[in-house]
Amino acid sequence: MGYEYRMSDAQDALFKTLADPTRRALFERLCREGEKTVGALTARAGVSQPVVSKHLGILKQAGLVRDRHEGRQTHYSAQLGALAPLIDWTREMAHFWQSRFDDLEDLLKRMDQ
Amino acid sequence: MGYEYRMSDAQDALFKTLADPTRRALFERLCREGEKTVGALTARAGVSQPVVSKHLGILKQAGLVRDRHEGRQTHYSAQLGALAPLIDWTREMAHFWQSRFDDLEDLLKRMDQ
DNA sequence: AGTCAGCATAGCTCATTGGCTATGCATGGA
DNA sequence: TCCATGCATAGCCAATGAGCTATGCTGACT
Repeated sequence: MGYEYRMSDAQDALFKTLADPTRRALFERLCREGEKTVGALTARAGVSQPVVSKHLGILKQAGLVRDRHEGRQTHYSAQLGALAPLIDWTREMAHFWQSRFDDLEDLLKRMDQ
Repeated sequence: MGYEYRMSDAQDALFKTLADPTRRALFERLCREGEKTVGALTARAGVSQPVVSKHLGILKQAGLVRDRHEGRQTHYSAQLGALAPLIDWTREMAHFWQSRFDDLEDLLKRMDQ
């Protein structure tokens, strides 16, 4: 066993990963402009190359990007599917909220009779 | 001027606020179970009352909750609408991704002729 | 008036983390 | 073979932040 995979862990990793502005900017660029090398990303990131590499590593670990090696450069691209847990979470919150609202409506309706 | 309101600031605040598990748990409880007092929230939060108050303050500042004073207790409730910027952001990322995909399809289609 | 209860604030500590420079490692070209 | 280039890793530092205890403040009850 050892492993027990909880859904909230995925959400936690996503929120934590996207909480940093530099990291979110990198991910946004990859979403907007498609695949890019580390050098190209560094050029307009406003931080040093090692920092960019580090952030890309964290994004990769969260499943938000994937890398492809070609000679001595590494190409990164966004993995949009990784956002699913985040979308699910918001949907879930909205659902709970709506449910309570419906319950209240039900109650009021029954009280009305 | 001093003030210039950027959209990304709202996203930043949301991501940062929801990145903390304790805070997210508090918000989730308010979504699931509706309005609760600080005492009720503290009872099952696993952290001390001052910590809960602090987190609620941060959630409030991000617009995710609102408070209502009644006697000597404070009732907090979730403000689901505050999640809008987060939903918009994910939609935007998905859109960019899809656009590039469409462009590629267009290109292939034109090459095919 | 005095006391307790509920919540907020203050002040502290420790762990985390985002940034840097320096360096390592592999690839491509002369 | 030797050097340059592209990226990753290591090690450090300063800032941030989440937790705690102690205390302050206000409302309720006797």
